[in-house]
Amino acid sequence: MNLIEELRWRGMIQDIMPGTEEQLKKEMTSAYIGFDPTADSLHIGSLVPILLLVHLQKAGHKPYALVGGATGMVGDPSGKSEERNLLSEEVLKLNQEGVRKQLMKYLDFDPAKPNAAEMVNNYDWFKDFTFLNFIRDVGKHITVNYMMSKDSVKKRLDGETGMSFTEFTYQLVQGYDFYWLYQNKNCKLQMGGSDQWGNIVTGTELIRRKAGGEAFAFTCPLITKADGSKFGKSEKGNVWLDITKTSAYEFYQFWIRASDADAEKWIKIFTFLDQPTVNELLSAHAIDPSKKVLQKKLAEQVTLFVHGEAALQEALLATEKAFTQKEIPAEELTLQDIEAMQGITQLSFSKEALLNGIDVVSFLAETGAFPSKGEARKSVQGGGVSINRKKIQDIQLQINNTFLLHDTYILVQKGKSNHFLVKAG
RNA sequence: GGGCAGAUGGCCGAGUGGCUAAAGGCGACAGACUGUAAAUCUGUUCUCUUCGGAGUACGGAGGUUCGAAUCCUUCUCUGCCCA
Repeated sequence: MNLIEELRWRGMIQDIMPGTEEQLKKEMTSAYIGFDPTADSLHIGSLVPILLLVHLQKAGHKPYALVGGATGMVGDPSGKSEERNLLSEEVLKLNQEGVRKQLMKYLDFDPAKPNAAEMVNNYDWFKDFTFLNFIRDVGKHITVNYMMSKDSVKKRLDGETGMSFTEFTYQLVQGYDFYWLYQNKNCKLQMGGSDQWGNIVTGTELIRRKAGGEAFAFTCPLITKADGSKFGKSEKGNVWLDITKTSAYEFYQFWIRASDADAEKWIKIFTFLDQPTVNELLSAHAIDPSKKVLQKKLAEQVTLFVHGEAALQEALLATEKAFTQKEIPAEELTLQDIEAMQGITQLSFSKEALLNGIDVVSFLAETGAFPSKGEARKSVQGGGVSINRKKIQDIQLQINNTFLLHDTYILVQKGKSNHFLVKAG
């Protein structure tokens, strides 16, 4: 199965330019995807582009990861009223380094290989490019009419917010990236999310008009959730690829909570399982969805890919202790059981304060499980808090050292799936 | 430069002098049901709180008034039209 066929059955192709498949069959092809260095870590939203590059490399082609140092400096002004994240050069450098380190884990950068992955930064070719040169050398080739016909532009033109010149120019800037890579790195293919299609096509157009060359592209559908909510967020916010930002346990939990509809699509996109295996899983899941075979496999595979075997085991163990064995009364948990819950949020509290006893509400607020007493109180009153696996009914409840498991820990649950481990010391 | 319209809570959007911490929707969080699913129903959703309240808030600043998101002045920003 060639790359395009592979990606197609996985549901990872939205738009594709004619001739792309032939080009990939013809020769080892260099292709690139852009990443925005808006943070020092990538999050799971970037997992799809990463996977595209990995698939590409597996198929024997050469991946380029472009870090948007230049575009990151301009910032994407489309988010209205948001403070424009004009990142300083310093922060940008830091972020690029973080992103680079992560990409190293997933792609093969070994320069001995002909299709070794490479990283480039568009700041390198934009920093000395003057405005005047840009409009003469690049702007000249693309008509405003052409740029205005893009959906993204039309939408903004019809909308209420209007659009700044910077935003309008964006597709040209990005298009030039493609042109530059085409000229300097023989890069003939660009991939990306389907929202990038317009920008990508501008790039191929620029290559055609300015260099008389032919370039290709395809895009991947944007990952959505069946219920329409935003992909990639958990209760705690972004799900990062950096294990110090999102623990292996939390990462695993994100996937295990996928709805059936989402899991069916995601198993193809986010894992490397082959078609027969996936089909087996799908039918097994259809027979008894309550076993959640899909979600389990998905969580397992993605955690393994992103964090490795050891982290996966840790996540599995913590999940087992926190969920599978949730019928076991907290008092019967061994010290090992409790300490196996690595990755769930750990909080600490003064042991002395417990000797005197403290009311639940203050306890919950002071440990940090809740941001304020008011919120803790509301949640307790709404029946949303459990301590040592017993739901709190009484708002007056005093917490004291008799609550300590093994003289050290108190288990706090906020809702069904948010676990905290409070350590007294 | 001239004219018009507009700026409300995370978002959308009602509200034109007191009954407004501000309808409704979306989103988010929690409860019930369940499979750590979906759908549905219920509650919460500015901050703090000794749960009695208190403090901030309707683009910014000033003013009128006993009292302003609502009226006036001015500034800023946005969109549209004319030059």
